[in-house]
Amino acid sequence: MPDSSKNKKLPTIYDIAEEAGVSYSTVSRTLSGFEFVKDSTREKVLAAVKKLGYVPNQQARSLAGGVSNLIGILVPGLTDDYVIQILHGIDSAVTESNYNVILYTTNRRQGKEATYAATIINGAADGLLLVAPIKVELYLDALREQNFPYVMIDQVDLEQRSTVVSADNHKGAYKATQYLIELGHRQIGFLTGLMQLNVAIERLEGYKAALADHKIPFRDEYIAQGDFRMQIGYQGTQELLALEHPPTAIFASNDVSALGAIDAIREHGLRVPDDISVIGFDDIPAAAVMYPKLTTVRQPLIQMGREAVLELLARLKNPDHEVRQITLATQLVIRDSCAAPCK
Amino acid sequence: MPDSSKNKKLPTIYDIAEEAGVSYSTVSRTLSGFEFVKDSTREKVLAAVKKLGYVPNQQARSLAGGVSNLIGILVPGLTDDYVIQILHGIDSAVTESNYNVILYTTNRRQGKEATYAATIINGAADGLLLVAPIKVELYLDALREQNFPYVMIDQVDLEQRSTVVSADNHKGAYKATQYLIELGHRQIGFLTGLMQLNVAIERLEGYKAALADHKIPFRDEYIAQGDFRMQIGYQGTQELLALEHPPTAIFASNDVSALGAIDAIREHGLRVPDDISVIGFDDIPAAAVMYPKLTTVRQPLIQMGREAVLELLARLKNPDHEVRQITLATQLVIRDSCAAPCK
DNA sequence: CTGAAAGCGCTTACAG
DNA sequence: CTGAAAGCGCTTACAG
Repeated sequence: MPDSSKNKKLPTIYDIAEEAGVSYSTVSRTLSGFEFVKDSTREKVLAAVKKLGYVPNQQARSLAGGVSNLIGILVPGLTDDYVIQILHGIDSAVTESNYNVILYTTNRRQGKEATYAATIINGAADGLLLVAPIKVELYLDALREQNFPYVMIDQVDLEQRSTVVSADNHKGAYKATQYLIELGHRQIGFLTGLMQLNVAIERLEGYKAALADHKIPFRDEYIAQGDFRMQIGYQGTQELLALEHPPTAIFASNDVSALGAIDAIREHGLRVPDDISVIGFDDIPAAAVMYPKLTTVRQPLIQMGREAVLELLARLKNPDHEVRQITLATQLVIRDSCAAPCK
Repeated sequence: MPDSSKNKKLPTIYDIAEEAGVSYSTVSRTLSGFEFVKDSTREKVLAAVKKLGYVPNQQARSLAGGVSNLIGILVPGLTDDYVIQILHGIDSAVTESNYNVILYTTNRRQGKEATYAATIINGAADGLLLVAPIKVELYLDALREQNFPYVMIDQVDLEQRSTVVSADNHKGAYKATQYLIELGHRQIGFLTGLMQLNVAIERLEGYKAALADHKIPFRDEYIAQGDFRMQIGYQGTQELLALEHPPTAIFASNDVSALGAIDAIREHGLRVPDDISVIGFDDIPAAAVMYPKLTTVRQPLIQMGREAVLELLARLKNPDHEVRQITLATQLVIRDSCAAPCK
């Protein structure tokens, strides 16, 4: 009668040592790629490894060697395609390295960010990737005190003390607004992102700058508070449409909230782009297949993820690798959701 | 001059013990929730923890205690929304537990599955979630030999020896085919999934069964080989369209390949659904916002992820938790991509 | 309720 | 090139 709770013991380096007739130190050296091992010894060890089906215990390796070969990733959640695209870029670059990934989703619970960061600093991973973090200030000092390798993605470090990979939000927002102006729009609503984030602020600034450059007065009532989520985009748009002089175009701070905006517009019996134009930001995959296809500002999300990994890997290899701010270009992608204002 | 490579030492239980004036064993007991600790002692320890900002080292905990509080997740990749939805479900359930997630993407490199599985078994995680794995047979024995807790998602275990959470593929495919038949279609093309996977086989069987029940002869030339990816869906559809009597409707084994099918159809100057109907499988988020909105068979992907976590958690708590096959219902979602055949 | 000891499976100076 | 020893930061019987 087999005892289901008793598992066959997994082989350790001691078992390998015995099988190969060498000391466990030698096994360890061979397996960790140490160079000064006699070929014949190496072969004996490798044969024993194969025979016993030995696989190293990562936790023990990590504890003894101080290296986990794990990269921690902190993401706000898995619901936004925006995050997924970045993750995809991260994954593709990590796959090419010999690191693995430990994933923490904060689901916007800001307290969790700091908790997870602390765990990671305490040995759970060798480095940390922060995707659009909200409460960085809560643990940035801890990261720096430990000289812990980390890279932020889609954030703005005003003090320039962190390596940050982001897109040119200001210019992107400027181009989007300018495009609407060139189509003839003068009443342009703006749906903000989560204004705790600098990227959201930068997009608003880009919008303002474009208005100013074209001598269009900034109107406070055309600014609707959003938070990058669809539902709030929907609500904000409702407010804009309820205005006495509703805007003829709406610039949403990201594609997901543009989706919410379009919903709200349709619910009012209006059509996109015939009655109201909508422009987004991000260029998530859905933007190209939805109806109408969304005109938007493309952020190179996958590339941002990749670049961030490359920077982190460089830091991991060389702790003195310079801190830098990488800003990737954004690009206006014109599709079908914008038109000249009617009448 | 600060040495950037020398980090301040992180506090350990020994530091806490000293600060609190107790033994390190007591610190360990207090922190791991051991019940027989005097209240006053507990308070002293907790105060010291707070004062020194102590955070336990997970690797050490895992090595000593044999429990990592990590769940390993093996996914084919991060490009398919299908996988993302499942991951989302997994994440939402894991978040409610005190486990964290270590994520491995195989990117369809089948050898990696076994390697990752071996690492996980060797202490990297306490349990394993397999999302649509391809080469399970390579490591299933190892998992079972160790009595290692695992759950498969969207797989079919013909031997019924694994806990599996999946959707009713056969019935779903049957309903989709039946729907096309009821619209009047008789020439129905079928774009297969990756036929190494039982779920792909089941969908084909459902299609065949529906044809048979409606006395429509099965035609081999109407079956195009796919692999669940857009590009191959596109190619397969090209083949179907090149037939002397091309089908009037195409049933794609998943939404992503339906996207490829629609591309191919448009390239032939034909329209969906006016000239050819297309139906998918999965109901990924894009299906509802694309144009035309995709008629498809919904799999409860998020729920599948959640259920799998719940089962795994149950196994983790009780190693003798019964192995079972959970099959969730699929649902036909009628949108705009199917119509009666023209003429 | 609490301490001292052994051990988890490795890595890495230290000798030789 | 290789062995013996110490140690990584914890947990968990074993005593008391």
